[in-house]
Amino acid sequence: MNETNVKFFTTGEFAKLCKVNKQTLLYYDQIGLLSPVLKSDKGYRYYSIRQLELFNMIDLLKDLGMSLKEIQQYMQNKSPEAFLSLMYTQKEEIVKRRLKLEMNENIIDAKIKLMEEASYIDFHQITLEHFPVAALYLSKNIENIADDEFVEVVSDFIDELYVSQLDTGYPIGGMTKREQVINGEYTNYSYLYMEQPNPKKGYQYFQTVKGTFLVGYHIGEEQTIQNTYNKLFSKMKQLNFTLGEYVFEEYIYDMVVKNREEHYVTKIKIHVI
Amino acid sequence: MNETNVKFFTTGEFAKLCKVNKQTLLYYDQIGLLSPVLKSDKGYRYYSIRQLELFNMIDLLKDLGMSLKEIQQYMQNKSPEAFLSLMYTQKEEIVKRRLKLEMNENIIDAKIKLMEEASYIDFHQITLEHFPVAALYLSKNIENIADDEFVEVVSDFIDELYVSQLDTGYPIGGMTKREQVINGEYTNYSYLYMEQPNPKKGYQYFQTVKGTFLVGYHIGEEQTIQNTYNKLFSKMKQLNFTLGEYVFEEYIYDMVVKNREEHYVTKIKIHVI
DNA sequence: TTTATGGTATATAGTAACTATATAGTCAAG
DNA sequence: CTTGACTATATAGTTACTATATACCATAAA
Repeated sequence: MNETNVKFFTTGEFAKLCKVNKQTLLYYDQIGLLSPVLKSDKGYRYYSIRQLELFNMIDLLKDLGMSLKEIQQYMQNKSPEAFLSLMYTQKEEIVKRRLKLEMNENIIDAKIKLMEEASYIDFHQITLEHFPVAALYLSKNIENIADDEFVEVVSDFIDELYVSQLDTGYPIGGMTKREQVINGEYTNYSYLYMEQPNPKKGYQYFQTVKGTFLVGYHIGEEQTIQNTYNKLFSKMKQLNFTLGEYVFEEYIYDMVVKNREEHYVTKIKIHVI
Repeated sequence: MNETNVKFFTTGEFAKLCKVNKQTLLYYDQIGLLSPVLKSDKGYRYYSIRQLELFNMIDLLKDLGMSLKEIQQYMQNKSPEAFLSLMYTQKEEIVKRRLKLEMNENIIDAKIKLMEEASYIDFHQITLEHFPVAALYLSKNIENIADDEFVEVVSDFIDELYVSQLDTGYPIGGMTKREQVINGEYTNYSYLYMEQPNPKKGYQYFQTVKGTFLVGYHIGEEQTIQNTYNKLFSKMKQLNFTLGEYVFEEYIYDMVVKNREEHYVTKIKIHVI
């Protein structure tokens, strides 16, 4: 134990403790956010271990989105009361962030699941599948909608997904009514939707019917989807089925995973009876 | 439904959908990260709703710490396989972040609890208190240590707290053995420690004895702590107690909440028998 | 048809929070 | 007394925006 009783760290040592670049500490000293307790006559900086706790607090606040300026403002008016009120607001912030992170984790899980499933699919096969009910969060009706109204509706829909945290990572799908399909207006969707595998309570969802669906895949641009629909309908007749209430379209491979539109894949699910 | 079948968003509309500044989209176009599907002869940009899903993915990856350059590199070599492997690594990243966030939340909760408790304390009162056992994560022994060794030990200690996620938000305390205290070497600590209110399994902790402690508070710089110790010892004798095995020192108010060293408060807990 | 209003464009400069580089001084060990 | 590893200041560069200035375009009302 030496006489001074206090032990100091050089900038390099302290940077290691803080797990940051030495320059960052110089920068913090420069802007007056965190200056060493001691500076030798040669200009050497010396930090104390207590300053590590200060650095850690600065780092935590920074992580939670506060700017160095805001942190500095707090530091200039420090008090136990100010600290407590800061902690209360940061507690709220951290809860918000946790919820967002949890949502993002769910989204990634969903993307993984969907992409893994996709890898087992033969896109040239048309199959009959039985689906259980599913909850879809719907946009407003967009049948025969004008361009500017479409922009409006989509904005609202995306906004609702955002504020209500209903983005599940599933693709935005298009749902077309029987009438439109019969008229060959395959992309005159009635609604956009996003599937909700674990529907949150307190919101209204469209419940898809439990039943038989004819499932096929369209490879390429949306313009040529007619061909795939034709194939599906002839298959449907061949199997002695008739068109049900709705047709569902979802991207399986889109611009997130493919460079060229010719390689996009759209899943088409036709409800049949 | 108009003939083109595809609806577009202007830069402003799309920016709103993406919840970003319009300039950000121009910037992304400039660096070639996300360009509009269509550009009119007058230079007007038009985005499609499918590009929103691309933007959202970019945004998510950015949130998880990827640089725009890294994201762009992925985008240039897109494929379902590349996407899946990206998602796997991002899943790991998000788990890491969740753990860190949860730790930070615990730290903030601890800070709030400690600061609220502190606000009810009369720092001029010396009290006898009964404490249950508590788990302390200890540094290596630092009795009579030299300056450079101290730096080493502290580095290791801080590093262990970091890698083992044992930072609980409690202050770093100093624990002094009976012998040192008797010699008046109050700050010749034997160990540094951090209390673990919910000790993680798989690590070694020091268990404090359950028993009676004389508790007092030192206001001001560490240099003058002698005075407070003297008061505590005379009180101890007055109450017919003798010094136990260890004395514990913890900052209650430090440079995180007070500007001037004269206002720092150190809690002193003397084990007595 | 004109004009007002609000949108779009490019180009450029500024910002936050580092981060790197160049040059020079300092310290401690052998 | 030198060597190698450190420290310092000063300055420029980086990332991902963000703001500003200036000019062009589009639609709707007067």
